[in-house]
Amino acid sequence: MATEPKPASPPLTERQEARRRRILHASAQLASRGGFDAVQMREVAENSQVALGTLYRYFPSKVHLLVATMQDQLQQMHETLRKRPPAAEAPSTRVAETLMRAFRALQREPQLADAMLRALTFADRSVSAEVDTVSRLTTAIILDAMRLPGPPTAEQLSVVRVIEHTWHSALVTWLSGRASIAQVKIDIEMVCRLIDLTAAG
Amino acid sequence: MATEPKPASPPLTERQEARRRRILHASAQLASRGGFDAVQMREVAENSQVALGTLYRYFPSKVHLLVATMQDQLQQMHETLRKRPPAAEAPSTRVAETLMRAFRALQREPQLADAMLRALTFADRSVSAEVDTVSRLTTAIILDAMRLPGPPTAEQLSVVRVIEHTWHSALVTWLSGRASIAQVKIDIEMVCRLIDLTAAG
DNA sequence: CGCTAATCTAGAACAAGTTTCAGACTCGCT
DNA sequence: AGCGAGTCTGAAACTTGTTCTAGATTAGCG
Repeated sequence: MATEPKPASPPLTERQEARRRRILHASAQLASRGGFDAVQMREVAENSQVALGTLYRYFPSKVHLLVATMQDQLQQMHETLRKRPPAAEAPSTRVAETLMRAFRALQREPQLADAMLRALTFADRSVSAEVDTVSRLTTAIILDAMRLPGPPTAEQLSVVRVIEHTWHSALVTWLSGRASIAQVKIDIEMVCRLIDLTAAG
Repeated sequence: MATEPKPASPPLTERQEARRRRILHASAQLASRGGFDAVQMREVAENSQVALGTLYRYFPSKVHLLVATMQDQLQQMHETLRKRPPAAEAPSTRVAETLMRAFRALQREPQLADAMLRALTFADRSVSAEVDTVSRLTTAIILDAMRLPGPPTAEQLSVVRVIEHTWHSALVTWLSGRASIAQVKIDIEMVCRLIDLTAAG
């Protein structure tokens, strides 16, 4: 389907779209190498052949840039998951499986994950719109995995939010070396049990 | 690179202890006013009547300083809670009540909360020891509220971790204006249901 | 006491995020 | 074509976290 960017305000010209892409690419590349600190605005500008001022016109801060990078990556992840949805019987198992799949993808690029997650949780109010987009994408991925018959109830939305909270925070503790991969898995599976709980009640 | 940051290795003299206190006080004060950004190292140094280099000897980075500030605040919170423990019947209710009490305390100083939480989630590996201390304190608070008959099982520890994840992440979304107070409450109560789940199963 | 090592201070210096500005370039339009 | 508004560039400047240095001060000890 259409992988259109969100901004509805000003339609970008071809060259502008290309610039934007180059920037995001450079950002992801630098992040993959050295994590959050390695994404230096001057270097991103240089690597994407754009003036520093232009970089800042496209992304008003380093955090904006990295959150946009995360949007990009999540979108890809979402499509990948769409193609091969989890097969398990129970919704909670499907969600856990989905998140573990995403987790394995992040493990392949831990530095990139570090950059994106740190930016996401460090973001202040000025980035809330962009962070919200990421959140909605994550919610969509989880809801997809749940395959609800109808629209989610308020209670189910709360469960999804709690799963997201756990997901983000567990990743952060893993990235900072305070939790093992196994522990993240256990915690994800634990929080997914809330799904059964609301299905039954 | 002297080896004497946190570990109780070298006992501090009176004057050193006083300096440390002044620094933490200045940090909390500045944070209360303007949040994370308002805690500027030069200003902390000035307000606590300490040279910049000394400040860095006591706290090797801004994040270290703010995480230590959080330790300080949490400790107070823990004692306050010890004095008036939650009265409710069900463990899950007691935990939810406890966290909501802490939440209300944070609401009184939202800027301070912002500074501490942003530092906590932004912390990289070099701060993991200090972050871990905060995490253990939080765990202790939650376990206190649960009032388990014996030592917690592995499963219960996972539940506590998930609650902590939710707690931190929910606070972050609240601080960045993406979730209401009511929503945080709902999510906390939701995740606390996991306690009943493991008590029953 | 008087010595020595550690600590503290003031201040400069450095690094990276962010802002600013003058001039060159593009785009959409007529 | 040619014009005007908006965009891009290159470079310098500014801000704040962090590091470094040289000289004063302090703590502990014989």
